[in-house]
Amino acid sequence: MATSRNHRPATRASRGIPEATVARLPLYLRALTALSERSVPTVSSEELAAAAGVNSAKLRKDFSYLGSYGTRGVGYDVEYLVYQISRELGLTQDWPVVIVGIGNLGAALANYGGFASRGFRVASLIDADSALTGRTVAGIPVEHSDELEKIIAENGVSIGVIATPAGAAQQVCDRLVAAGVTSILNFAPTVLSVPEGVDVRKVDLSIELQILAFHEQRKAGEEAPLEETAPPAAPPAAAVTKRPDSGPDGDVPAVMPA
Amino acid sequence: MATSRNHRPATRASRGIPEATVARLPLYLRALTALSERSVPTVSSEELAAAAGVNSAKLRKDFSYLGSYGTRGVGYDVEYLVYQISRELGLTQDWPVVIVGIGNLGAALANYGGFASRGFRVASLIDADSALTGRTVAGIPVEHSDELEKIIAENGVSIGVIATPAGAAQQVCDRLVAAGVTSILNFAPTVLSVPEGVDVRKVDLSIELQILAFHEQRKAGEEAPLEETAPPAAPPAAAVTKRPDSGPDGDVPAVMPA
DNA sequence: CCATGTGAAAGCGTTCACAGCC
DNA sequence: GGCTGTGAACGCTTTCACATGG
Repeated sequence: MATSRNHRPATRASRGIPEATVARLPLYLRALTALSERSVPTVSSEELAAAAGVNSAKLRKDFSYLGSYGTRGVGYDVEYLVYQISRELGLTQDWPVVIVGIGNLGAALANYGGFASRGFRVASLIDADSALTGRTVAGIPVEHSDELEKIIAENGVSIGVIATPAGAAQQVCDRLVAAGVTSILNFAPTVLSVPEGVDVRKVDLSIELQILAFHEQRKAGEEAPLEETAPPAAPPAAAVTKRPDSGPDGDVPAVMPA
Repeated sequence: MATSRNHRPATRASRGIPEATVARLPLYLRALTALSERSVPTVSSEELAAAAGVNSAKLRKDFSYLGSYGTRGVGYDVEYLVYQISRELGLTQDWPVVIVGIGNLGAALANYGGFASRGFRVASLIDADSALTGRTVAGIPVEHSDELEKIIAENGVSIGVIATPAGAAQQVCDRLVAAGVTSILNFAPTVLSVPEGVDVRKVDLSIELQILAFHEQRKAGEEAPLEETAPPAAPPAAAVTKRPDSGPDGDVPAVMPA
């Protein structure tokens, strides 16, 4: 999801296609591309759903927002669907992007083959460190961040990827937006604030791990008692009501009653 | 979201805490940690919500699932909340993780400071390329994938990160699971299939960009007519009904009426 | 008074189950 | 007969608005 208070009015997804569906279209597209490469002519919703890791009812519902592109009793024409979904996602256009921050992550992104094959063209790699300037990563020269505005203007870039350290992210974001970028993919662990009309999506490496840890804890906590590490910090003051179900124990020792 | 047909029964979130709330706890935790470092003693739901990029009603509702940890008329005690959320997420425990696939992305993950500071300890970096074996990345030695099972057993690893090319991902996943890993964070662009009881979360770099492109296209399409690149592929055969609203035009030229 | 905590209402997303069409 | 397309039911999530309590 987008990070800031802007984004679209939240209600009513773009062009009538629900946001949840949009988020799955790339998944379907990948599965379809694989089928296409194996020259499979048609798929049923059941098969395609399995390949994409969703259930078939959801897939059919998703496709129904795009139009009636299947054939009853038969399934979907693979090539045709590939085209329709690509078009819907805007991948039949060319999207020049810039990647700002060429550390390991920026380099990984530059090397990632999944971009080029989907209409994304890395117009430039940008870093503030002049030691990197002039080098090439994945065949693309790294340019200095002084050139940022120029690069964006000359290439008509509207999508920017931020892979800088957290401290630099907002500043980079501001410059990108001022230069005309209206969509930002943010890998820095910060909440970016952007003006109305600019979309921000966030990918946070550690958040995903934390969510896994939560579930992992539950699995373990169900049988093994397993003690916590440090004793708790100081609670605030008064009523610490803690919910009815006090889980697998491990609650704080209820300290300092005002 | 998790990728495979397994995961929990979907309905009824873990321990009564809704999944959507769990996904936001790391966000709150980060904002709270920042406040804590600035020695701020208390926050209101309004302030904290702004820092985390959500609205205050949502935040209060989220916290209400954890317990009544605030003080009416005052707000929340920062230190106390940090502890409560950490505990809820299981971050007061030590979580050894392995990262498999030490390319640019794996290296970026190994270098990512956000892990260590949140209870995650990279027990080992694993790669199939013996040329890497023995080197260290972020101070952690890279070990050969032959050792995978041994490493997992010896370190009690239950969380694995897959940063290999797509082709190797399922195989690596199978070995991780067989060795006892029950939570997997997958960066490879593949749908992993895992047995019941194993959680998979996916981070897909190109999917995020594609979602941005979708919205970007809409912004542009609203005013500029803007022509598409290639003419469409062959449609299937019969009824191509296309929905009532035919968007900003740009539909396929309605070909080949059987 | 002020900000939390929470029922109740509204909005989305998913699933069901079957009508419709090939 | 088989598979798509879709209304209707259901459940989860968000938002509202206010009672509650420091």
